[in-house]
Amino acid sequence: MKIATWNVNSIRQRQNLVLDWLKRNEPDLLLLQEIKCEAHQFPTEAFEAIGYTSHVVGQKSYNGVATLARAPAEVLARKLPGLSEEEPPARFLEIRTGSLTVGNLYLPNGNSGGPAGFARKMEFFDALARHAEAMLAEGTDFILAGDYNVCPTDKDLATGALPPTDALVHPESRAAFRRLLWLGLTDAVRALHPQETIYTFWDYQAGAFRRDMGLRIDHMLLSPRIAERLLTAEVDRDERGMEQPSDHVPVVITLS
DNA sequence: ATGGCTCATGTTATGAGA
Repeated sequence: MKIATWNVNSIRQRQNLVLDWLKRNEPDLLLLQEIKCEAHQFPTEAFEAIGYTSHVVGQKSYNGVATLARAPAEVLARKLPGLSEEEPPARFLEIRTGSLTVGNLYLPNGNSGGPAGFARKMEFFDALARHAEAMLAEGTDFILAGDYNVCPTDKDLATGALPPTDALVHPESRAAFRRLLWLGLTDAVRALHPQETIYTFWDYQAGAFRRDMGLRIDHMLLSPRIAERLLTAEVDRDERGMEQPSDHVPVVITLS
């Protein structure tokens, strides 16, 4: 089984790139973040034509997540359980396919909106951890994947790529990510590549990709029984060199 | 030099992204 996650920074700008990538890689599931459109604007038919059903949580202008699946899937949640907001932004979608539950998430960046903006990032993390605890308690096999907007350690960003005060490297952000690891979840890429320099994002500005000034902020976290099935975990770095690319690249795992 | 780029928006500037 092959599962991928990709922050595409507007699906309407990236539709052909994503279609080409799907044809070449043929994952069973593709989790998209930052689709930046409402559900009715999502190119459902184009993906259906190559065998993928789209499950979409969208909103105008910002955010938005979608999960594409080749096999039948049931939508379990369209927002993160436990978040207090009445009209939450489109940042979470959970589906189940077979016996596997897959949460697709786009965590708030946390740099904008002042202290309140950073607090929303922490609230999202807290709700995510409690959701993971609940699923572990009931023995669910799951993956929580997407754009976490956290560089977990200093190894996960190029020197000087971010100011030390940035929300992506803030000690509270990193502690919140570690809390998920201490619950027993496995960071798939790090589990198989503990020492490598690996990035999933390069800014559009200042020749960041050319200079390899990247960040590793897109992650796939696996529950224990899924981690035992982990065969490969790779980042498709080449996708950043395409014409009009997203600033993020796909992260891909395979399971036995 | 907290932005050098890219995105969406009834736009011709602004906010968000990370």
